[in-house]
Amino acid sequence: MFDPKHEPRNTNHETPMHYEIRELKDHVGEIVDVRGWLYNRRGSGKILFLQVRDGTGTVQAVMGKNDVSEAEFNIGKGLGNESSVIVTAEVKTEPRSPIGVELHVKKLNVLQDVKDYPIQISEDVPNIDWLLDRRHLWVRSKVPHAILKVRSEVVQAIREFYYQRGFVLYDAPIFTPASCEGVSTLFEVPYFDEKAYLTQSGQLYGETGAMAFGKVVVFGPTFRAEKSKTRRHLTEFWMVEPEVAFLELDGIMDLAEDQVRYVVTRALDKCKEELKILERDTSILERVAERFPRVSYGEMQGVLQKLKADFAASGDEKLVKLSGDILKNGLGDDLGAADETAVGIHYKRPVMIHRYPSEVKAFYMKRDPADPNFVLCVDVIAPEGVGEVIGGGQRADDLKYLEEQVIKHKIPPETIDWYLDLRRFGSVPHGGFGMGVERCVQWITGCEHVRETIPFPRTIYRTKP
RNA sequence: UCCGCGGUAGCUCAAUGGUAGAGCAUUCGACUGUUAAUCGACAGGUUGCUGGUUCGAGUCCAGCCCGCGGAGCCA
Repeated sequence: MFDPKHEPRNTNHETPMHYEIRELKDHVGEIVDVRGWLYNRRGSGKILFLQVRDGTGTVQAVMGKNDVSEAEFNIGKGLGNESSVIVTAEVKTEPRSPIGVELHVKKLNVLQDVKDYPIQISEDVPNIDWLLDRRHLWVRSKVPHAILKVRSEVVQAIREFYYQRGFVLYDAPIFTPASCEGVSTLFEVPYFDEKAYLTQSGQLYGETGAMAFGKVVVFGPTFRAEKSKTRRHLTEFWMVEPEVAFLELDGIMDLAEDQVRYVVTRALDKCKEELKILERDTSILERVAERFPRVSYGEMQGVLQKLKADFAASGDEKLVKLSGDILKNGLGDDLGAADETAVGIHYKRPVMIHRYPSEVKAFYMKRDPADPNFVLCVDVIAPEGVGEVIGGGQRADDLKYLEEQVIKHKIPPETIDWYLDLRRFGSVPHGGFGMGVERCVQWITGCEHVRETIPFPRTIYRTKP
């Protein structure tokens, strides 16, 4: 019978069975093949310790001088890091091993003996730019490997969260006719005899899906030609964008909170090993179990004023410095990076800030009936300096209002008319949000740079490798 | 675009204006229980570029190039 857990295998029992390193603990006493790459080598004149990794783990293969032929021993002695090998060995219990077992080599088959592998084994990340130039090799190293495993789990958790709730996966196009939000910079690409633009959000398309399916989720890459040079920005990143018909702001906040809680909890549960390798202090992550504070923009101004005063008087050099930048943008304006950092320090868990002034938000946001100077939007701010991981809200559903907004924001009517059709033919209250996958992974892993959370980061100065 | 920091061996960093240095990695050697092994040895350089001051510049000055961090904008 087909077993989805296992790759097709050699079933010829005259040769040893191949196992992944993570499975070895279940095969003590068997002679097995392990296929992989030499992570590191230690040894003496008469015994060699080969650290072999295969992507599922690392195991130590012990090679005594009398266990193999002299030729094989000498080859093993000279093997360079990242040499590709197939080791035939007996699996033995070993209390000193981190995975509980080690291999006693019977036969060493070298596929390629590598010399001068450029990346050395090191746990610090001294020169990220140098390593990113070698990203195609760096992904083999422990730390990037662990981060990308977490990313994989996060993406899987997101997909399952929405699938379980009956959302339809609804793919938005990458080539788009023009700006979705009108303000941010777009990548322009030639498209036969015309110009097209790479998408900076699938949201407007998501809204069409909400009217067709009720609940949809757009999940794909997004492109922003902003010349940002910070540890939170990429020019190409992945975004998950749910969009739901008949959902109003409180429901949107419930959905965002549930989703963040689900993804973080799942990563904590499934990525214990990886988070240990990353030396991640998970205490703040565990606080996602609590309710996320929901604070309006207006209330937050007061909180920030108090934090500014408290930090300035704290005597803590870092907090005093931060206090100088709090509310730097002034009342009525968007929050700055320092404000988000302060919010994180204060609440120590994700915080939802809702009802921003309409001027600082996009044209399609619905006005708050209680005070039309504000819109029914919500940002989720992650603590520990990561900042905004989610932005979203309730969409304007009134045709006349949207038509005014289109004129006010100087959006070419012919590029947006199809969107206005959604308000002509059965308009309903609806909304959703977008979550940046990389920022979410950045928070979970505690990464300094968002660049480390995607296999091949694209930034203003990097399109290689 | 603006502000700040930086560029010395493959990597991380030293070097009052006076012979260009160390640790790690590489290469070679020693060791039968190492976990980023340890110990010993060899090798490794147009000090980002151009010009200037000086008897003498990695160091001081001017210009340029490149990189990083932050702001703005955003997820």
